[in-house]
Amino acid sequence: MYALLAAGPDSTTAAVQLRNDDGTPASAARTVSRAQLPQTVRELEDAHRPRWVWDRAGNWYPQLLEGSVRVEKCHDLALCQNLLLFSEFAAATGYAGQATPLPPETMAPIAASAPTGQDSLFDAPAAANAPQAWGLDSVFRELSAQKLAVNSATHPSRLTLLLIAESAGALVAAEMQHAGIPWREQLHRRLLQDLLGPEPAGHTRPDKLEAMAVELRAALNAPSLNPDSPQDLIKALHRAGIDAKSTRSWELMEFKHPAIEPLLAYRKLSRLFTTNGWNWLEQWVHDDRFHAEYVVGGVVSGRWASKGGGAMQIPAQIRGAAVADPGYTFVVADAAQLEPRVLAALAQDSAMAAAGQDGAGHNKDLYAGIAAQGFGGDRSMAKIALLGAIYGATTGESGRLVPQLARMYPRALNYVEEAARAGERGERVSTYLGRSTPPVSPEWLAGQRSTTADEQRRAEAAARSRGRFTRNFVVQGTAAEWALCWLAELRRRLRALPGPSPAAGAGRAAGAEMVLFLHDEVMVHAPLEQAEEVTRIMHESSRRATELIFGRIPLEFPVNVTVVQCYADAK
DNA sequence: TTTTCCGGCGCG
DNA sequence: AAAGCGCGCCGGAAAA
Repeated sequence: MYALLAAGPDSTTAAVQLRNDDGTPASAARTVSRAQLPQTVRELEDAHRPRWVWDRAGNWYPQLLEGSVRVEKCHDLALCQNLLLFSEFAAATGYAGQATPLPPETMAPIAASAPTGQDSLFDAPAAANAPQAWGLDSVFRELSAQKLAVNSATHPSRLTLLLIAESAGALVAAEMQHAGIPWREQLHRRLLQDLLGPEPAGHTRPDKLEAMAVELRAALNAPSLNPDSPQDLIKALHRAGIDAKSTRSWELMEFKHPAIEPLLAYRKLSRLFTTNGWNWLEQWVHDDRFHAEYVVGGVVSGRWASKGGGAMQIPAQIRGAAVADPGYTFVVADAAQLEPRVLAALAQDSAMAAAGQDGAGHNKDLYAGIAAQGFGGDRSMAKIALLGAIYGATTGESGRLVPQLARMYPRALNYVEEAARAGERGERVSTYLGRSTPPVSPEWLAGQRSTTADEQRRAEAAARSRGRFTRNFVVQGTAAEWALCWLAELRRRLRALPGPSPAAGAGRAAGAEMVLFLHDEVMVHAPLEQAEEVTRIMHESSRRATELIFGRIPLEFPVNVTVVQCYADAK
């Protein structure tokens, strides 16, 4: 059963209609006011558990969540359209000519972050192409076109799974955004006070940061140095006899000079102050919750991105401020060596798979397994080699170790090599479930036909660069699909847990809910008594995700789970 | 003045 | 040890 949802005749109303799986109407279209919508959705959800079909989850779901209404499943037309327009699996279906341009995002961002020029530039073309009214008929037409495309694609079942998982991701993202990460403002302030000193007034540096700047100026004998200016800094470094090409910290660490230590210390503190200091707290944390904003499929590979507050770059330094509510705990899980395992599965490399399983068919540390098979037991060496193979390293330690890996696992290495060669030729590559790279630009292709020696060198560099991108894309993208399926399965199981019991007392607003997702890591905020059950669910969902994508294979995708009160204690 | 780019660094 | 993928955010520098 589908429930189609679209804007009504005017912006204060919404239109809803039930459709059977074959597309025939199961109810008349009704128009309800926006204020009434949550109640209407709740009733339909309870009665039919339909798959909600909407232009994009972000235009509807946050409002429903505000009204305490959750839905089980949806079909996000915008996300699915984006997948189908690019997917090689659907390239021959003629979908591109059938797709209906979607309406723009209409919801205001969660926090009052100033809209940037980038946003308006990004939204403008979509708004210009979108029809004035995106009503139920548009929703139905687009859904039908997408279903047709999937059914006539080269791998219908894979693409179906991908669209379902991506849509589930849209629900998870909105729900996590709604819940927010438990974030203790007072703890964060104490942390800042300890590291930086008291909150500075106006636009001055905090005491300890300024002290570090003073020390640095003295060490460099540069009284007027602005340590935030790279140009200023590199000049001062040269004058002090430090012959660095850049001011990157790993390069500076090579030099022995009394200025290096204060400089690195300044950098570290400065970053904390500017990125996750008092201003950040003010802007993003309210009522002890950090409301992250996720962008599903925001990365070409299908990974999520985030905007505002840097939800996916929370530094270890401040994770101590993320503490579970009283009576609650965090259950934090991360997939162990996800990308290498994905590579082994993609390439069906049984030797590499065997390195990740013990004799009894149980998982073990993949890097350690590979190290035992060919790197004299040196785990870090095996890790560097494997990551180098996935990223396309050619020089350095990583580049030197890759050939050894290629001898051990020709199938796996061949798989990423093929992807790289295809990318260099300007071809597109796809993940296992059918997310494809964007086509190369005409300029890129034209560049490849250069004639002069200089142009040719640049073209070759561009080709190699694209090869590294496509090489990594197949692995990173399929890993993102695994994570998406894991999330979807987690969500399904968490929803089945008993909710907060009224007897538990005041302040118990929520049951177990996901509050953070970080590519291969997920954090659930759960009532203490459900910690064990949630832990079990983490493992179970991982097994199910693997089976959904790859079927039954002789390789597991284990997750490490920790139950902690504070995010800083995870791992 | 405003907008865009870039270096540097946080995360995976 | 430091070069090899994908991002977002910040401040300063360059471009408009």
